[in-house]
This record gives sequence, C-alpha cells and structure tokens, in this order.
Amino acid sequence: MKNEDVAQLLFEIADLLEMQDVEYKPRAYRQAARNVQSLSADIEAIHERGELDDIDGVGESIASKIAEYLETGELDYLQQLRGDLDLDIEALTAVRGVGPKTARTLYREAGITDLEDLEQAAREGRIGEIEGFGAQTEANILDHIERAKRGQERTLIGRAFSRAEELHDRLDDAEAFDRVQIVGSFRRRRPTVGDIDILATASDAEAAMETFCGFEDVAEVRSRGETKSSITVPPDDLQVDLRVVEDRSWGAALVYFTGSKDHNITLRDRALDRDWKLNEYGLFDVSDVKDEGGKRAGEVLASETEEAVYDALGLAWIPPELREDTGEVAAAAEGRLPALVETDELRGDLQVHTDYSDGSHTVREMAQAADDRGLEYVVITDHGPETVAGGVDGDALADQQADIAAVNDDDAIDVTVLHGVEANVTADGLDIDDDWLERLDLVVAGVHTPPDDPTDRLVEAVESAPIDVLAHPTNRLLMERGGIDYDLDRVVDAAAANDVALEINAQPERLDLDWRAVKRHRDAVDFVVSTDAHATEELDYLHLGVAQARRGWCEASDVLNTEPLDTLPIDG
DNA sequence: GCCGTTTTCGGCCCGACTGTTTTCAGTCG
Repeated sequence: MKNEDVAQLLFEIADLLEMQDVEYKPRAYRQAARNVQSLSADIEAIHERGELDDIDGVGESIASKIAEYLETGELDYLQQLRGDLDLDIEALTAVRGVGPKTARTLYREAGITDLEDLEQAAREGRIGEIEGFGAQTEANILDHIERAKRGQERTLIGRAFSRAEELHDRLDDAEAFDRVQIVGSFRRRRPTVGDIDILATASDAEAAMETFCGFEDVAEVRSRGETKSSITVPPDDLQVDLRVVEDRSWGAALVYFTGSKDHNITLRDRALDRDWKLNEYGLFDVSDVKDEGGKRAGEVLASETEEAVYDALGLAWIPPELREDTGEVAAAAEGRLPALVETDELRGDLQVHTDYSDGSHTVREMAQAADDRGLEYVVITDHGPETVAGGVDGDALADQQADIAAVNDDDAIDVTVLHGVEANVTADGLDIDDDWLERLDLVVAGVHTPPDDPTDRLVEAVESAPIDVLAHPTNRLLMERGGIDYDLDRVVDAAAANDVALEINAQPERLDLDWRAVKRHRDAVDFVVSTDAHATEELDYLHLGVAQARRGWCEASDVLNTEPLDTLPIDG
C-alpha cells in the first residue's frame, strides 16, 4: 500500500506552496492528502482501474501527479517546488507551533533547514532575535523539540484510558462543573491519542478554569483562556484540553469537539448547502442574515443535543467511532449505518495466556477472572515452543489439558474453558505437532518473527494447517514498528476461502488488525476480538478491541465470539 | 486546485489562543 506515501507527498506540496504564499492550493492538496490517507482501498489498485480522480478532492491535476509518482517513483512538480532549498519541511512543521510560514521565516532569517539546525539556533538564542519572534517562542520551540524527541506526541489509548477517566471523574465531582464529557479522538477510540479533550458546562466558567488549572498535580499550564485551557499532567506530560460551553450549546459542542476534523467539514458542507451554519454553538439558519460575522448569527435550529443536531441535518445519530469521514455521513443520510457490535455482546475470549508459557497467572486464575467478567467461555492459548522460552510442547499440553478439565469440573467456576494454542507461523509451518493441532479446540496462529516471504508463508499456513484464527495479522506495534510488509489482500482471500477468522487483538500496543483494514475486508472475512491477556487484569482490554471493530463498521454478526459456545464455528 | 439540483467561474470551515505588536498573523483542532 502506497497510500501513506502519496498522502505525505501531497502534504509536503501543500506546505511548500503555503510557504510561497500561494492561496487555496495548499487547502486543495491537504484535502486530497487527507482523503488519500483515509481511503480504505489500495491507491495503486485505484490507479490501475484509472479511477484516481474519483477520489474526493482529487481532480485532473492531482490525479496526474499521483499517477506520475506511482509509475516512476518520483514527482517532477515536487522537485521543482523544493528547488534548491534543501528543507526538511515535514520535520520542521512536526514541531508544535511551527507551520509553513514560520518554517519559511526561520529558513530565510537563520538558514534553518532541519530539526538539528532549529534546536541549535534555539539554544544559541538566535530565534528570539528574529523579528516577530521572542524569548517565549524560542522557549516553546525548544520544549516541543524535546517532546518530539521523546516520541510522546501521541499516547496509546489503552495507556491513557485510566487517567482520562480519573480526570473526568475529578472534574465531575468538582463543584464548579456541571456536565463533563471526554471528547476528541479519545471518544472516537482512535488507537493513539494526541491529548485528552474534555468538554464541560459550568455556570461560572472562570471558576471552572481556576479549578482545572489549579489541580495540584498539574505539571504545566500551557494556555489559559476564558473558555479554553490546556494543561499537562504527569507522569509523561500528557496534554489535557478543557473547553467550557454554555448548557444550550452542549450537543453542538459535543459534535464539534468529538470530530474528526474531516467529519466536521463534511457536516458543515451539508449545513452550507442549506444556507445554514454549523459551529460549536449550534446549527443556525443564516439565510436571512446579511452580515454573518456573529458566532450565533441567525435562528438556532438545533444545539442542545447531538441527536438534535444530526437530526436537523437529516442524519441519524452517528456513533463517535465512525466519525472519520469514511462514508458515515452518507450512510446516516440513507439510513444504512451499521448496528455496531457492543462490548457486552462478546461472550468469550479466544486468546488468553497462562504461566504455561509467558503469562503471569494459572489456568484456574485466568478462568476465575474470565468468570468474574461474565464471560461464557475462554480459550487458553499458550505459545508454542518457538515464540517464547518454555512455550508449550506435547507434554505441557497434556498437563494443561488435565488442568483445564479440573477447572471445568469445578462447579464454583461457571465459565467454560477451552483448550487452544497460539502457534507460530515459521518457514517450516507451525511449531506444534499436527497431532495436537487436530486435538485442540482452537488453533490461533500468528507470525512473531517475519519470515523472508511472509505472504507465501501465511497463505500456505492458512491453506494447509487447521488454523481457526490468524492472530494479530500484521504484527505491528503502535508507535514502535509498522506491520509486516506483505500482501494482506491475498492473505485475506486465503483466510476467507478456508474459514479462518482474522483477529482484532485488543492489546493496547497492537490493536491489530487495524480498523481501516477491518472496514475494507468486513464483507469478505469473519473477525474475532481477543484480549491476548497475559495476566488476569488484561482481560479488561476487551472493550479496546471492540472499539476497533466498531471503527471498522463491524456488527455483532461480523464478530464470531459474539456467538454462544454451542454455535461457535470452531472445529473442536 | 477543486467543485457545482441556484454556479464551468468564483467561491473555498470556523473560532480560540498565543506571541508580539498595538490590530493581527500564524497555528491548532
């Protein structure tokens, strides 16, 4: 997939054009870049079908540039724009507070071309001397470079979860606040979040800001205004933004601050078509307003609830996980939004580890924990011998089978424990004897160390071995490494043809398969959501995996472990 | 550069905050 590469090229063109004060084109290139980024299909396949200009925001000109890049690997127009200036615009604008215009000034006035130059100039006090810049700007730039270096511009949602909820509860309990809700990418359940956005109502906004910025564990108050403030909290300086609105604007503000940006733009376009205006204060009819400078100009059509705002726009309420501008607005208009799978519809967990391999708890402890969480069944799937030291082989599997039988015989534990394995896909097949593969209730298989030809190995494994579930299909680790570079479409085809389900792994650093791929292949293949728990408390990750299934437009019928045990389509 | 059941030309989402200057450009979401 070259989608991300193409998007980055278009973003760079937009930045370079903006540096030259070109009007409107940057917006067009960014829009095209974002739309390419959120495509669910492979852009090379789209190009082969000659349908590049069917992509929203891509017209004749941008289509020909994408085609040139895909065919030659280069783009003449971009080379021209770069010209002689050897500028790492992507790195520079990645520093918060530095945009294209600032990058231009830094280049012209101080010869800064990359992050290293920028840091050195800031340390030497040369930035503050540039006209229009000051000591504060210089300090901010240094601070944000540090941040970028520490790689903490984003946080795994699973890691931010408990802190976000704790902050929510603290504000909710505070006297100054009335309604409090977490919004932004957290509410949309993106795999990683840049900050925590909180929306609130308060009769006295000033007092609310005082409370928020005055929490004793605030590391830094980054900005503080009458309706909007921003702080960072330890241990890793997670940024938390608070926006206070009036009660009557609650619904419109929820829509606005939950986003995504592209979803909001599509909603606003829809409002504009009707001669209305949509902002965080409400949906307004501005057809009779000549000068619509005011924030609340015109007659308010809806604002108090999200449902009312969507309804006034002729749309069904759209679940936050879908608000990524990937077709959800059209679906809401036509009444064909999916009935998304819910966490409490999940009846079992199909990948759980114990101390037989690298888990922390015993079979009985994991079973008890699954029972405590109301699950009907849980499958113990320890690693085979090739993945981790002490992985299960034949003898260990026999012992484990006896353990499982004992737990199942125990009336104090209601959950049904099944016996499976997480086998490693290697160049020589799976690392578990064929005999055991046949006897186990469930075979989960996954790549842990990518072989030379991962596509062939995976297709071969899926076609020839009795695999039920392909675990963490791309083996990505969020913010650490991308997935294996292989042809997912071929593997999906093979999986679909052989009744192998794809896993949506709920571990915070995995959330693999990615939601975009889930959406793309939802009609072709079945999914399971598994926690891959290595300790009892990790069984609580299930909702994170379900959230990614929801982002991939999955209904309960798309997720096998919503089935009760007796109809679960696994070959025992 | 893109887009169009009011347009093939003339528009292009919108508001808060910062830093620096003194009325606003730039950035962000």
